[in-house]
Amino acid sequence: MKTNLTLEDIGRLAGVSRSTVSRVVNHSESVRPDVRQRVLDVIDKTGYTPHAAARSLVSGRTGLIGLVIPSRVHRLFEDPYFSRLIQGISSACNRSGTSLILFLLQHESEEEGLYPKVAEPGLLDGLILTATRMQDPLLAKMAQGDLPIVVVGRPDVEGVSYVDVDNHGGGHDVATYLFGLGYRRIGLIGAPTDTTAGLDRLNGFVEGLAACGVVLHPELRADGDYSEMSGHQAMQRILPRRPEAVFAASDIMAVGALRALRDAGLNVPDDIALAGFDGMSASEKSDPQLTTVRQDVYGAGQRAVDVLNLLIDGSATAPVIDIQPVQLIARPSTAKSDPLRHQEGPTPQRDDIDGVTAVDARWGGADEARLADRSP
Amino acid sequence: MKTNLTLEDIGRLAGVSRSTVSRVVNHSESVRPDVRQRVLDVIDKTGYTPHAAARSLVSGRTGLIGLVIPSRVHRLFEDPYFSRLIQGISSACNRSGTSLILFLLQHESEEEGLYPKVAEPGLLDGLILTATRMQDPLLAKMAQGDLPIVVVGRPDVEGVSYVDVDNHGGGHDVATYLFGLGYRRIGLIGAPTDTTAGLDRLNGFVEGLAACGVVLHPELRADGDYSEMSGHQAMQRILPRRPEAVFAASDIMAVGALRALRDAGLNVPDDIALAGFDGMSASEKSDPQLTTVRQDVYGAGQRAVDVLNLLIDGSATAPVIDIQPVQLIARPSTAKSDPLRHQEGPTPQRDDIDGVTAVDARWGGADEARLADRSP
DNA sequence: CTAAGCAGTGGGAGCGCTCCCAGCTATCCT
DNA sequence: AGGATAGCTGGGAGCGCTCCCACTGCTTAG
Repeated sequence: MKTNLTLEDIGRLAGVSRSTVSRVVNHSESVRPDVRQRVLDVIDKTGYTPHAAARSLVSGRTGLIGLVIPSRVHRLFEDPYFSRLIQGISSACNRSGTSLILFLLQHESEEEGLYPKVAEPGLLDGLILTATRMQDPLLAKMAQGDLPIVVVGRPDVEGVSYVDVDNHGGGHDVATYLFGLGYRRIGLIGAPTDTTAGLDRLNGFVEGLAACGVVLHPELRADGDYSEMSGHQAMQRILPRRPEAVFAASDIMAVGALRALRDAGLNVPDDIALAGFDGMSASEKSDPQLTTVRQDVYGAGQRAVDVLNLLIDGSATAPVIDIQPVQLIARPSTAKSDPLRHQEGPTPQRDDIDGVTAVDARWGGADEARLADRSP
Repeated sequence: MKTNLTLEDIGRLAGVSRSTVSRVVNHSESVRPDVRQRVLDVIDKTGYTPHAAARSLVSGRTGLIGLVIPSRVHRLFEDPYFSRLIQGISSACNRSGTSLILFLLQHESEEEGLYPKVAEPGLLDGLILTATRMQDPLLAKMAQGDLPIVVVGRPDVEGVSYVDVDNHGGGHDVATYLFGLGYRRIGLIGAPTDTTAGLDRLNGFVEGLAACGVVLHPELRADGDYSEMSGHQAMQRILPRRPEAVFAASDIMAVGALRALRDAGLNVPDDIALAGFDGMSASEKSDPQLTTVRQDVYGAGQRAVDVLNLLIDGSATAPVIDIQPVQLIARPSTAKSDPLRHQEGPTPQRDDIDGVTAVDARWGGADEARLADRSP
């Protein structure tokens, strides 16, 4: 741990030149085995590590990637979503030998200072953006810079690389599934349609119903804002229209909806069926457990890093689009008359991180082609 | 957004030299106002930003600080503790113009690769370590390197800078408070004593009782491991000894203990009083709400960065120790006969981040000096 | 037996910046 | 008026590294 050694120092100690040491450090081939060993010994003995800044200055690479989490979501940080996402990203970084710079913004005011930082040449090799809004100014600026970027969640502009989960397919699946269970008056508690995820889930759901010959009646639809309370309110608005089943486009909203149903003295699933979306633990802890669409957030984080690395080293160009499959998890909240329904055993806490152990949903009338697309 | 400009380029465009541009960029004084303006115009027009790696190479500063979260806590990541801590750290980084590199380890195997990364010269200006264990090998290595480090939570070695909350004082307060309410047979569900926090809470509690002339009977003590289940079990072990009040050294364990009491058909606080530690939302959501000791995790994160910055720029040396006060929050779980007890109104979700709105606990027989120490 | 090839090695150049010192001009004092 | 002083400015040096090219001493082919 002595104060900083340089290549030249190591060379002197090993009786070779700077260049040879560099070749050894960078695993270049043309070094005689005995010389290589002598150099390695010295490196080992001295604990030499190349100087990161000097290396980046000439190589143009820093091994650093940025992750931006805008202020808008800081209240949601305790939401498992971002924890999982960061874990996935982090694991992929560790695997690929890069380090992660976290830009966590907590006030609008901090967003101003962000662009100069992330655009600073010689700092980042690439950037991951999350929770971009429609017309995101940062995204717009970054998109025409020459720093590789990957967005988590479909952005509203073309030409940008992104990873996403198949929200559209998930919505489609829920529609088909509920229809297959025999429900016909099917309602929707939609996610905000100024997010692409909300839009995609909506469209998938509507198209799924349409494929079954069902139309989503406007009076059976109310939108929420992802909060539990909004789900509660939306359900209250829909309830007088007597839906047989309702799809809430997020688990948290589904939990709110569930509460509204309980308040109204209705039994789930006997009086009304309810499905959510996300596969968050909330859907498992609720009573009854919620049918939901599981998205692999951890995996999405990993894929974001993988895609970014491809862009950085040039083995892929500009818009790479990676859509991860989702998986419908059938649970008691929609169990009414499903002869094939599965009762999940005690699910290990975190099975959804390292592998998928949940049972597949099966239903009659499914669109087999779409389903195949989305199964791992 | 053109491809990278250099100081020299800007100088040429503004009709001055590299050096003058550098002086303008670094806010050095001796530049004639008109020249400065001309340079600023060019910088503005071209969108020039200095090259980070080049700058660090010569200045020896990168503006990057690292945060290590070891694998042992990765299951706890969804625990509000780390979210809050990261938020606090992040906010202080934004404030001080530094960026945060997050080293989030998820498997033991990833820990090996960590040291070379964090010790790499020319990468980090300083490092924050969290959740160090006793005899932490990384801490030991880092402590004798020359990279400034700050540990969050008291480490088990001397000479290292750290920030912590006053666990000792908090334990002391709880003891004094319970005694002041008239309880005499007071039990403890301890945190693991191989963590300094557990140890400090224990010692503070024991000393607090001693100051009231009470001894903690061994049969009234059982230790847990911070998990809810361990709190449940510990309470079951203590219960036959008929304590009048129990202090659980973490809110999560207190929740487990609460469940054990409910299972036993006992009422809290009428049959037995219960207090926790942490001030996590769990203590607020439980029924009855738990008396607890609130620690300002967000603030601790900020202080860690502040201390680290002092160490980095040399305005403080080696072991800086910063202990944040804690605050006893009286709630119904210990309310039995307290004439002064406070019923908290509906607490805003996150008041504990930006300011402290909670009421102070008051009790008879308090050690006034210690109390004063710990009040904001 | 000479020309060509080649693995292995050393050193120059230069990445973009900051620091330092020398040089220049304009101003001040005696 | 002449020299000293201060205020600005320009360019050299060098941070530690990688890249490239030139050089050495061999082996191989013609």
